[in-house]
Amino acid sequence: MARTPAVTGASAAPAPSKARRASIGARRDPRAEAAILEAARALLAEKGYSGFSIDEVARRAGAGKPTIYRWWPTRVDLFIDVYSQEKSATLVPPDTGALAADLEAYTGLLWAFWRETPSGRTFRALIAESQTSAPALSALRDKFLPERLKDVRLMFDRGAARGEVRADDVEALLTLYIGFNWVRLLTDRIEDDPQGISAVVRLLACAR
Amino acid sequence: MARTPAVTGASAAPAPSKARRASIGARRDPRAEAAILEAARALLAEKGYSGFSIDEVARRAGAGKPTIYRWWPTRVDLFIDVYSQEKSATLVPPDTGALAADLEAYTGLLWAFWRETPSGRTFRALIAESQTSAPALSALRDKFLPERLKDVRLMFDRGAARGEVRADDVEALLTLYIGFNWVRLLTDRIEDDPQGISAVVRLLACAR
DNA sequence: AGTTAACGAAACGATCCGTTTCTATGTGAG
DNA sequence: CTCACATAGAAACGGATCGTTTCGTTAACT
Repeated sequence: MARTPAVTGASAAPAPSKARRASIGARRDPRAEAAILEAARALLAEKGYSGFSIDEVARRAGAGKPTIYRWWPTRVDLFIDVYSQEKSATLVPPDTGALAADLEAYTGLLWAFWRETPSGRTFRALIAESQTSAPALSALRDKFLPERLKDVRLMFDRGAARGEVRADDVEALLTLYIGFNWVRLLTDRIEDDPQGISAVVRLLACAR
Repeated sequence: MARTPAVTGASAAPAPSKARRASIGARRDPRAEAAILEAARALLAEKGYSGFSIDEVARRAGAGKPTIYRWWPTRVDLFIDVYSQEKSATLVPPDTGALAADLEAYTGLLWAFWRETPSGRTFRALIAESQTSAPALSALRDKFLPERLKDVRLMFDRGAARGEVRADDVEALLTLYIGFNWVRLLTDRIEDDPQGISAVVRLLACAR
């Protein structure tokens, strides 16, 4: 059963360290934090939202559940941290001088990022979790979405400055653009699809 | 505890019948089916996706879990039946002669329907469930979406016939319109908002 | 030197899952 | 009329997960 951690725990999990992580005193242990985030990332990558459990994260990280709950009161806090860690490096909004080209390139990058990292699954988990828990929803709405929107808004604002779209329409266009990406992600249709992207982007990138 | 059904069950639940539903022979009992669907509907209406469990549905319906699993192998099948029962009557796509007006009216009706019946919560549950279960996703994608799209496509096709939008763009416009509604529903922003709707609809209803 | 806080292990009571076992019931075929 | 059969609901099962609590250990801070 390998459920007797004192003896068999180290061999059951792919944990890098076999020794128990002793306390480093009355302060947060960065090794524990890193191990938990990495375990959560790997678990989401392997099994997606189903199959993700705090118990399993704790097992893999060689951490105690109280340690997890101390620093991440809800699953969503954990999801957000995992997603944030991956997102930062990638995804620079392009600046080609044309809104349509910017959006096409950015959308392709975003979908590839969702496909090829655990982030797609993490984000789907975040949205799903938001349908069952109020804190999750407010985190998604007030913390997560605005941050992601910054990049997109940048592109649309540049387009508005060039006269490609009306400045008054930017908010509505943002909603439409986000909605497009959500539908495709949530219905698992983020395969490489330049034509589908292009058809939608053309509609968004033209002024009225 | 009121968990000893033979004696206290009838008083603990708001079940209409106090007597046990005996078998009516080697065929499906419509009373059991109705009781289960109604219990599921009420439970979703009261507590949404969280708080929804097969155990609780069985308790409320005065039904056995095997009976539920016999006829609805997964939760999704139950969600679909509940949603289908409510959806049918409502939501006739308007035909005002102008695409923008049609969309504005239809969107307002749809959101009101989502707000004022259990259907909004049911649909959110369906989408959330689709992020964890493959059968749920294919039901959503292959059965539910196409059906809903029929109404919307009708409006856009009429608009295309009038020259308000290009026929080639209808598919992309449908995706954008669905995405808009999904984002608003999933982030719990389907309050009455004629201006927000109008701003988006204007962008969709104008030909390029 | 004593207080404080973090760590991981282990176990807790609950809840839910999906399944199995049981008895009672009525249908429908022979 | 008889009997195989499918249904119904009750109850209980093993298993998983949740979020919390208890406990002994460790080291930083005062």
